[in-house]
Amino acid sequence: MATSLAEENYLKIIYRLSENTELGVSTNAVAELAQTKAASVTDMLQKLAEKGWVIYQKYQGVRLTPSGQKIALSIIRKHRLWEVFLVEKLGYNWDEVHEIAEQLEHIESESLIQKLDEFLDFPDRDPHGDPIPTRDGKMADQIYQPLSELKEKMDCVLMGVAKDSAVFLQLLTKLDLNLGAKITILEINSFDRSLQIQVNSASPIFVSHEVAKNILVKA
Amino acid sequence: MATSLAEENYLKIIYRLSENTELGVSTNAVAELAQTKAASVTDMLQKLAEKGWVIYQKYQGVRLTPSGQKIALSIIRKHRLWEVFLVEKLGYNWDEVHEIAEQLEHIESESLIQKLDEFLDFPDRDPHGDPIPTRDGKMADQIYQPLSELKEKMDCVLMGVAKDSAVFLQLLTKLDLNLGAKITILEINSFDRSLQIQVNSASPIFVSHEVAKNILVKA
DNA sequence: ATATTTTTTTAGTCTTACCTAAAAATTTAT
DNA sequence: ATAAATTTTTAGGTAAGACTAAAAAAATAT
Repeated sequence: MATSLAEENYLKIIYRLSENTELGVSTNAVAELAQTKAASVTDMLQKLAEKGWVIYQKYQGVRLTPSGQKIALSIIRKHRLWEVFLVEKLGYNWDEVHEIAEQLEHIESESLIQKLDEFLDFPDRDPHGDPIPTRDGKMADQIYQPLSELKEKMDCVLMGVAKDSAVFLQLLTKLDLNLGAKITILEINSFDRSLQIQVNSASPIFVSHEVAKNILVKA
Repeated sequence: MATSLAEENYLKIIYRLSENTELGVSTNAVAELAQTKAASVTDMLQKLAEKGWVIYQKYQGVRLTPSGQKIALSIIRKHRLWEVFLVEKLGYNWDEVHEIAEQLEHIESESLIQKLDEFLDFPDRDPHGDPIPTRDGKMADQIYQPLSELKEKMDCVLMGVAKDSAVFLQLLTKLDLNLGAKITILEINSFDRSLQIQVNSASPIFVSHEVAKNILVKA
């Protein structure tokens, strides 16, 4: 069955919100990410349920069916492959590609994605370190952990980010915190959980707990 | 002012229909290309006129204003650049790219098109030999002439096509009539104006007048 | 010059995806 | 356990872009 642009965006949002929890996703949570009103979300959830892409019961939140999940994963696959293209082939920075990929992810063509995948040499991570779902809808786990979970004196390598807003990524870039950066935790401030770290053996810098939470590293 | 997908497609169609004639474009002609009904076209023409992109007077047909033409040319530019990408970088054949480019042409990002143009090394023709409008909205003339206008015994090179439907392009490919093919006109049949031609010095073949009309060559 | 045919427009609906305001259900606080 | 606050749903509307049927204008034929 054909999916409209709006439907695809809803399925993608529901997928994202389902990643953390086993429970149903709330109407309000969807509304916030969709930048729309709760009433509109209720409308759409009913339509998605009729089409068999979500399980929806009034007041009980929503969860994806296998077919809904398959659609969501295919959108995410397209989004992430296009991001690789934009960065690797067109020379964009990692903070510039999200919005363009939001448009490109809705282009409909099986063969296009196959050829793009091949052209990019079958990448398995996007420029933010996120895994790219396979053609048959399997996505590797996020195997990296937030920098905020490490202890003092530990070394690690920056492998990804948990948030891809432009302002956040621009901050990281300014701090020389790019993919592959070597990080040493010098000290964790117990008062506000901010960290003093060393990036690629340069002079120490401070990052807030909020920032550290969104930096994914391999110990 | 922002343009919707539907508006962009109408402007593109009106541009195409204006290329041949100085007069206004008829409602029915637009309806046919837009694969919609005349009543829907009338609706849309009124909206486009309000936005200042076309001059429209009841029963008098429609023509593009400079701003409407600028939008149309930017869509055509995007369409043709994406076609070059699909053929040159992803390995598509020239008969497979039209529909995908119809989707890609609506992606909105100035920087994307600039970077794509650069990545493709600033092509000035698409895979069908059509000129690609420049960034500032100038399009080179179609400098090639239909094969059907040449005389017997003349030699020429295939530089483009005047029609990019998949069936037509597949026929050409089967006859080895690709971009750059060397053609010699052996004989023109005065009864039905069909031609006997030689392609790249192979054994002679016949092509109809209809086919010859849509093959563009450099003498 | 008038009648017929064709083209175009108007009028009234439909669907999608959104909205606001009000009602109902659920959750939280006392 | 009940009251208050919050969340969610329903009801009723709007705009874009399509549709059909009927009316009006223009073009063609007699």
